[in-house]
Amino acid sequence: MSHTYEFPRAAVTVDCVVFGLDETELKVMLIQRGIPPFDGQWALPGGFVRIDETVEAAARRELREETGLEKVFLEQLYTFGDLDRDPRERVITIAWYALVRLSDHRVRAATDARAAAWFGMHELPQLAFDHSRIIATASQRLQSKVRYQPIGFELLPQKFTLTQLQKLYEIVLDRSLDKRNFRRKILAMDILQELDEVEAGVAHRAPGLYRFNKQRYRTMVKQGVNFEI
Amino acid sequence: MSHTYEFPRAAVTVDCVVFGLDETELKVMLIQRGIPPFDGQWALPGGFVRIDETVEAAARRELREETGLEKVFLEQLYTFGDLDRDPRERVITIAWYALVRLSDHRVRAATDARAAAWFGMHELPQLAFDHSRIIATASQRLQSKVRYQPIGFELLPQKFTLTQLQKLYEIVLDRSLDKRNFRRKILAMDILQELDEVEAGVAHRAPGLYRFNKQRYRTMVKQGVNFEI
DNA sequence: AATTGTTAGTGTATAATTGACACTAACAAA
DNA sequence: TTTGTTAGTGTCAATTATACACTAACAATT
Repeated sequence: MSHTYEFPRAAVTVDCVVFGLDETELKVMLIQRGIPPFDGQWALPGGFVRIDETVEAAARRELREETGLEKVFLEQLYTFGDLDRDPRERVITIAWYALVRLSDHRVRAATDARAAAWFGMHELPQLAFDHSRIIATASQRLQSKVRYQPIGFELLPQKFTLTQLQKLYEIVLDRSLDKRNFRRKILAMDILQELDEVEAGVAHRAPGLYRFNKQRYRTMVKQGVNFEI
Repeated sequence: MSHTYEFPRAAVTVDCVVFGLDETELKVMLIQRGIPPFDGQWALPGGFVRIDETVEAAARRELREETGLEKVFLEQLYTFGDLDRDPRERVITIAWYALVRLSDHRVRAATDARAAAWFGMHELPQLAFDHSRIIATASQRLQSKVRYQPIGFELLPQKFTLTQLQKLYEIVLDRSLDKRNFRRKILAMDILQELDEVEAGVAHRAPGLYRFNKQRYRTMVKQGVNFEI
């Protein structure tokens, strides 16, 4: 069955930049293309928006199909609509970025036989289409977002230490932070819940574990608070 | 001539939220629709993206055709892709927001016979499609953007007084600011150029005029400065 | 010429926040 | 018992934010 329109129409796709956090680095999930164009090259997970699904649903479906990820933190990034993005035809893509706990998704085979793998932000391979540019835009967005919203918590395990959290900020913001000042500030925000637990199995003084208090965060946002680090 | 595709395709449009600043209020430019659906209702300027133009070019073209505006400050806002946005068929719209000096564009007839008019943000009529939601999103974006980038200058005349600038911030942020503290802060940013001129024709002490120093601003951005008011 | 009305323009003191900085505590492993 | 490693903690100085009120200038009015 075919579909006919009076004027030519661009195809609309979604592409997702999935961020995960290693001990030392921010990583991005890429899939290896199995079809032309750019056959064999690495690319962002994504695909065509179907006529009967919202653009967000399309992004979530592609993530699930190509990387197995579900119920992740997902926000719209930007829509890229240059003329020559795709060598085949005019394609407009709505880009999204997702944050996932790498610990929950360490190695993950793609369900449709294509390889999926994590790449460090500083060791990205050559990418298909304009996907390098999309990742660059996503990285900038993450950096500015983390300054005024505590979204970084999506990148950590449910229970984390203050050192892990500080490391996250240092990696995302790409600068080192003072331990005492960081702790003072993050604790003053009153969005962390200290647990009666310490991290087990470490060969040094065991650090206390914390959990992000989402509810507390939401009530604070309503009152208009600043999360600048 | 008609165009046929294997799968059904959504139509892609652009819509623009054009902000202008009155003495007392933030305004939005709307056009009155001349065709169904929503015939006679007010809507955002916008239209279909052509196959041979980028999405930004489409936004600028529609602005020019429907409101006569050219060379304005224009940034992408968000892409709205719900299923039932348009009663005719599936339409995905890439929304943009623009800032213009209202003084330069006070009354402006649309070139294609449809009426175009400014509406105060608090006196918006019923709007076609999901355009109220788009305006709400744009308004929030403007509020957060103005906190870390001095984009508000796009809304003022080339030469303006500090009181006008303060008023702008008060209107956009929807709170009152202390005159002395505001002046101290904005002058400390060192992005204003004091002119050797005063505002003429006022029945009180004539205020000095300033101009936004764009070049100075750009060099400061590179050094990473904060424009929080 | 004097008065009135209106907005411009300015400084200081106090409180809050930021940033710089170094040592002891705790614990597992050797 | 010793060693290695990270956790956890406080203070002081500098900077920044906030609150607050009067005189100056000028056109319009009388």
